[in-house]
Amino acid sequence: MHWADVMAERLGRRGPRHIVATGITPSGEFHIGHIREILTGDMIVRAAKHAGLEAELVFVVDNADPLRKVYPFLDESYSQLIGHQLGAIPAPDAEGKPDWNRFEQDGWTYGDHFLAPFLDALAQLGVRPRLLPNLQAYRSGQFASAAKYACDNPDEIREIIERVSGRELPAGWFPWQPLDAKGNLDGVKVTGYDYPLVHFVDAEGTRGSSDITKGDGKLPWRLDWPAKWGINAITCEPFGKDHGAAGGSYATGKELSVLFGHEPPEPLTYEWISLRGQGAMSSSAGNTVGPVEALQLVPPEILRFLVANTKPKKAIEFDTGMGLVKLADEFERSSGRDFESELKDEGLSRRQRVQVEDVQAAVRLSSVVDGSTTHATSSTFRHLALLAQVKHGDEEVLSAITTEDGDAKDVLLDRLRRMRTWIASSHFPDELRVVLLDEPSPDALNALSPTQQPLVAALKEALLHVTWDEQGITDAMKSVAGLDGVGMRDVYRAAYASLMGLEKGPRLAPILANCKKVEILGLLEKSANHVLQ
RNA sequence: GGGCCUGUAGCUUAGUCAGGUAGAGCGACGGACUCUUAAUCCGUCGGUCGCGGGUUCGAACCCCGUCAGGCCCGCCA
Repeated sequence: MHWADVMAERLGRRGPRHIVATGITPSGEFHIGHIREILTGDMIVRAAKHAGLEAELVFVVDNADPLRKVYPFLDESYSQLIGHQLGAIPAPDAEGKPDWNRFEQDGWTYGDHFLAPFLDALAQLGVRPRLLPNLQAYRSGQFASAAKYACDNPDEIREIIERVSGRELPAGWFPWQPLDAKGNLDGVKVTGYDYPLVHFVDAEGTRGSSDITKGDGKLPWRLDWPAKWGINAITCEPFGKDHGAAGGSYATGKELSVLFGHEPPEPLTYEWISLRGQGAMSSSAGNTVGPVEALQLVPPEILRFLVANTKPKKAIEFDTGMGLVKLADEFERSSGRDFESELKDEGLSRRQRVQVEDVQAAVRLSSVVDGSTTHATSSTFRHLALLAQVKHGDEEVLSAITTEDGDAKDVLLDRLRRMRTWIASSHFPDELRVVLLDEPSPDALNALSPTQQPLVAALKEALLHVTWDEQGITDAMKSVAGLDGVGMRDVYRAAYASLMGLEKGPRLAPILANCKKVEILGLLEKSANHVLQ
């Protein structure tokens, strides 16, 4: 059974109505790693609906979290805002400086700045979660009850965290982090509690009080999370493997949640997505691929397929080169399969059956619109990559792909558009680039058989007088093959060796038709001379 | 130090919860399309299931140990 269906089944045992939560801190640019969090949640929701349950996806925006440090993409002036909440400070402008104007006039915050493009990407992926900005939840007093329980019973809370995580909390630890008069969470020491006020001394020694019912502060992360489960009636939440480890925040949250009066959500831990050859993604190292960037290269269904077709506990290596071609082609093949008739085969072993069912589920979860079927185009990604380089306009590419299915045209055009972006980018693999040689390649020519070598000169002769278009070039090739028992195979071997330095390659005629006749003939001539020596 | 996850064909992996002759896809190789060959179709090859023990009639799967990689037990997600 597909992992999403397994979760749905588990949820079904728990009850008929579900809220699946995801959450991310908008501290910097979002990357495709974050996509896994949201898509995992989205797929659970879909599977739950498919199983006849009521389900909704929510996205907690953790904009009550403080700015941790001045990231490389920020101006040094952000140092005065460290410790301030992401939903309460200005967004960086083009130079990385705090944009105070926009902050004061439109209330445009740091969190909004990074969230907006991510939401666009999600919309393209067909995911529209209900947003739950955390800072606003604090300010409107939603955390009051959980915060009161925690502040009333700090020893009980402390005991749970220390026992479950196996760590010792510092002497002055208190289950509420007050905000000082300037809006800073760092360096504030709690000195007393008198509901609803938590008294404190800030880093500069100034005294003050924080009202826990008004969001003049926040719960520490380990309490903040389980409190949110209760407030929003969360029944299921996927989270990264960091939270999932024993002693981690889910383990403590599970117990705290019960104290706050809510049954902890059904967990699902997932692995990270890393970039191929570059290890884990990190904004500070600059080795990220953003969801927006990824979607410029590849259609949303394929990104969904990547997540849907990999079990959550498997690490994903995102590869923007050949790996992307393989992924896309696998999706194409899979979505073109007739699963129903495959499953009718009585001869399938249990394992084979499960395999077919899982791919079927993955394909279903990959469609951007739930319930719609994704059209398989009759062309693989690899083939399209070729056509896009060789043909000129969109129409020319389309006419090279024979499609009987009328409405697949939009799909193809959309794919072509992304393909062109990909080809123009540095991600496009050299292996797929169509490159004609400037000078003959001795190695490739020497590798030709004695029958094939003379064909280089013969090709040159044949091409000399033809009309320089696809038909003419193809005819010339055939005429060479017609000579004493030489097959088309040999002709093309000779052509690829002399023109591209390869043993085999893409369709030659369209490529040559787009090149200058003189240059091609020149290259063939030089190659022929090399062969003679 | 304590704990969790991962390790199966050249590559990506299914199967581990409920033990019953190891399943796919890609690649490679071979063939067919009388034809462009990175297009399409068919076929073949390829696995001591990280390693060592144990339980069992039977172990990829359960138990113990061990190796390798990642993560948590500070902050933060």
